Amino acid sequence: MLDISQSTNELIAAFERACRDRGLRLTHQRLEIYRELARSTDHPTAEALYKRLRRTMPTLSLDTVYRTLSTFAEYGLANKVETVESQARFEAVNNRHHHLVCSECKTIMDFQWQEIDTLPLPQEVGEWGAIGTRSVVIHGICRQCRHKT
Amino acid sequence: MLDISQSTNELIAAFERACRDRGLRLTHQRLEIYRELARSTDHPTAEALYKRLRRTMPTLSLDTVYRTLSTFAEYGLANKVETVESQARFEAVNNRHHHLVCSECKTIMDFQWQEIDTLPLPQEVGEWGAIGTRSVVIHGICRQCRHKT
DNA sequence: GTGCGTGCAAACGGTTTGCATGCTT
DNA sequence: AAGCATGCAAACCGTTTGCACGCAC
Repeated sequence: MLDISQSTNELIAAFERACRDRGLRLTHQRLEIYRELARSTDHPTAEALYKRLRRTMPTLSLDTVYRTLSTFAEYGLANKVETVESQARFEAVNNRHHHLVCSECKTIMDFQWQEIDTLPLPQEVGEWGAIGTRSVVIHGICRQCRHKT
Repeated sequence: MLDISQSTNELIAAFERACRDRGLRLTHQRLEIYRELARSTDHPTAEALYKRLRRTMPTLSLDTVYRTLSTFAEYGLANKVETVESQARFEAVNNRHHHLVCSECKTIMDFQWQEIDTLPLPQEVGEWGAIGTRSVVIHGICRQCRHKT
């Protein structure tokens, strides 16, 4: 897994390495899409990324963004976020974290919660199969939405 | 919230009450869709429910299933489950529970985990806004998929 | 009888795909 | 030079919507 909790330069260097390791060609589009995704903290949709990038890359096409994001997801460079909305949201693969979702504005915020990993799981879970990662999603109403009446 | 951890009869009675309370008409389609959803433990898609119900209700239409499920979701009689897949999945509103997702076969299983609600949240979460429910999703590989090589 | 809910068919919108061209390797 | 990645446009597919009829109230 790619650790991007670092400066942007290191981050991009790590991305370039990751591409080479996986035999992925390092194109301008991939680099810029990754850079934009890693810079974003709002778990953008493909379309949101497209709009942001279009300003500096006028020839970029939306389907390249889609194709690139699914390539990233396939190679573990980004994640598709589980959502109830119709548009898929993405995040650069980051340190392990959980999500706070505002029921009003649908914003998704990250947070850390190490304790969750040490809390013993119910027995039935162990019986179900091989356990991978635990992800917590907390639904609530964010400060901004609460105060805006 | 509707508690359906009971016999089917009580469950249906509770559903009928819930419809009346909300001013929703109690149609044959709604009743059968609810019955099938409550009987299903696999978090079916609208299409899956449609196929199952079509056997006994040949005139049922897929868009009625969609419309009914979103009515249920709107009135708190069912939930749309957060997923990374393209088709939406649903569950009858049940006691609070969490999800085990198999990365291979995409099956979703429910499990209980009361302890999670008493585990103190990180401070930053409290600062974010008003907290609602905590939902855990554990990704892993279920027994069947592990043994099938 | 009133008007909400259903069935049908057509529209919609996000995402994917086929194909010719371009750019990384 | 070889072939993967991109851009364009068209197809795809899950879901939604407009309309007329039917059924719960």
